[in-house]
Amino acid sequence: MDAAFGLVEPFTKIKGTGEEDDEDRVAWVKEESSACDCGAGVTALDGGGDPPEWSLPPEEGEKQLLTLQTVHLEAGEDAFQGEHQLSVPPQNGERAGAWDGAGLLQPLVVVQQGHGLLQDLPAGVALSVQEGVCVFYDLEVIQSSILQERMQAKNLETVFNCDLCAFTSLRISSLNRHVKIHSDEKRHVCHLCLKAFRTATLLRNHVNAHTGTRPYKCSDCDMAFVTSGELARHRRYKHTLEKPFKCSICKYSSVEASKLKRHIRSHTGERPYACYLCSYASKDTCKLKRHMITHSGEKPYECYVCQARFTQSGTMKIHILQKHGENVPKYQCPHCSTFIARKSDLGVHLRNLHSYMAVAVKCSYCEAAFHERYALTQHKKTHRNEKRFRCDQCSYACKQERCLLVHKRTHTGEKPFTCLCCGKSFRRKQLLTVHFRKHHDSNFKPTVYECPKCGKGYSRWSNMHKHAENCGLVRAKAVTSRKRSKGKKKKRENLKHVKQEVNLESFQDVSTVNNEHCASEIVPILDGIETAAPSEQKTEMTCEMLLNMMDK
DNA sequence: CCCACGTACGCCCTCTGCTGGCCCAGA
DNA sequence: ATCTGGGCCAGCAGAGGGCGTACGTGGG
Repeated sequence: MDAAFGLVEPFTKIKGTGEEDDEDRVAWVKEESSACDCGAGVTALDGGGDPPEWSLPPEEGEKQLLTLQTVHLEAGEDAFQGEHQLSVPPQNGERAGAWDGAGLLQPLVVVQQGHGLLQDLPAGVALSVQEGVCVFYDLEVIQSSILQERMQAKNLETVFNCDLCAFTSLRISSLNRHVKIHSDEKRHVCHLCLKAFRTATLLRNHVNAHTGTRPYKCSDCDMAFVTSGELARHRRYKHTLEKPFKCSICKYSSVEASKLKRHIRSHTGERPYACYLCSYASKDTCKLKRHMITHSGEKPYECYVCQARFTQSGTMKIHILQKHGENVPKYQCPHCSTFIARKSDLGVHLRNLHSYMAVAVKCSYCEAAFHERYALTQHKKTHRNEKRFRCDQCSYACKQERCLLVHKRTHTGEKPFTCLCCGKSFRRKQLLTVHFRKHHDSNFKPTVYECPKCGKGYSRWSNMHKHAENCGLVRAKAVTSRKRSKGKKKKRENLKHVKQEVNLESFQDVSTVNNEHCASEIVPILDGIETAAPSEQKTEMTCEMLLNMMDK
């Protein structure tokens, strides 16, 4: 076993062996011909159908032995060839495929519960094979009895048996020590925590953990450990990078057997740890524990900067990096110039915008078609400033058909919107609305833009802005584009301070509002504080919005 | 008795990727 | 005003690394 661990690329399998095998076996599977007439029940599960089965034919009373151990194999070497090959030729009607194909990373031998010699044994470690799940049995139990029989048969040596379990040893001292595990006797008590142990060694290690005594120091780093086993494991993780436990299904390998066991659950889908509050089940206890936080609502992780709380440390870490960090890395899309804060969101971006669509999507403005959404949206932008709608009676052109319809009324003289109160007609619905409010609605109170300094009111923001500049109170701040800002709502709230409800006789010629003013911000300077501008009012007065109102 | 070694379980952590709600810019 | 697309963001789970500890056994 040790020798096998020291090799470069061992992997775990069960080896068959005859009596001539080496002595460094880890576990033995005894064939009990009395238990099953068909011989040893060594069964491999196949991906489909019934599992193939083969037997270990007894040879003149010899016992067939199986051992689970790590074995070094060169790439391409058949794991079941050579001196230690388990001689298990397919029986009548049995399938040999799984066995013949057993090379490196190939299926392990599977011992199926209820078959052959193992039918009465408790199930042990669950492992997986290429196309199925293996169930290994308590090989230690099997080992002891078969070892005992072997020894007795050969009269090699006296074997000491435990009366309470199947333990067998060649040494009486080992048996004596072993027998103690069947009692609760723990004579070695820690003077620091009163915890009791069976052996002095266990107590010493325990006390060393208390005192921080770590006799086993790593020669390659500053780490030190209580036991040599810890040191050995540490060295594998950090220095030798030796990973003796290799998955038979994929290329995963691990330092510890328990990690391989955990990994194999990702192949088998086994989820032994079920949540008692919902249907979730986890592959290991740690995940279940983390999951339970979702039921308690607990947020154990707090941002030290803004005190925001999070359910997982990783989430908090990303928050701190992106909200409070400097030089936060961004991920640039390889297909466009977009920068995205998170790698996972870049994945979403790539899926949504740059993935190939089997059915090409046509542009709604022309005949062009695209298999990529991003290309389509970019193409559509080329239509953005096109004035595709032209008046056939003058040089007027516009981007939207509805604008052209309104324009044409100037040629036809059509005024389809008539006031029900006085009979006056208008080309645009908006004009009718303004007329009705001004002349027939006594409850109407129009919005007023008031100069923050002198209080003078204006019906239009642009006029107030012009006045305010002369008033010396404000300065115009050009804005080239509409910027995304989380302060947008606050700006809107500030706007309400400027707006006052005053009866004014304005709202004439609203369609002539200058759009250039919509692209500027007015920033009153009050006590050194820049107040947000009434941007909403600017956009309220755009031509496009008026036309929208007409449509309604 | 002691040590080395292997096994087993647990804990904590990180990295990763998916999901859905939120928000904003643009149509 | 409304809708929609897309980035931002927190929640959440999968997978794995590394270590702590207890325990059993073989062998010197």
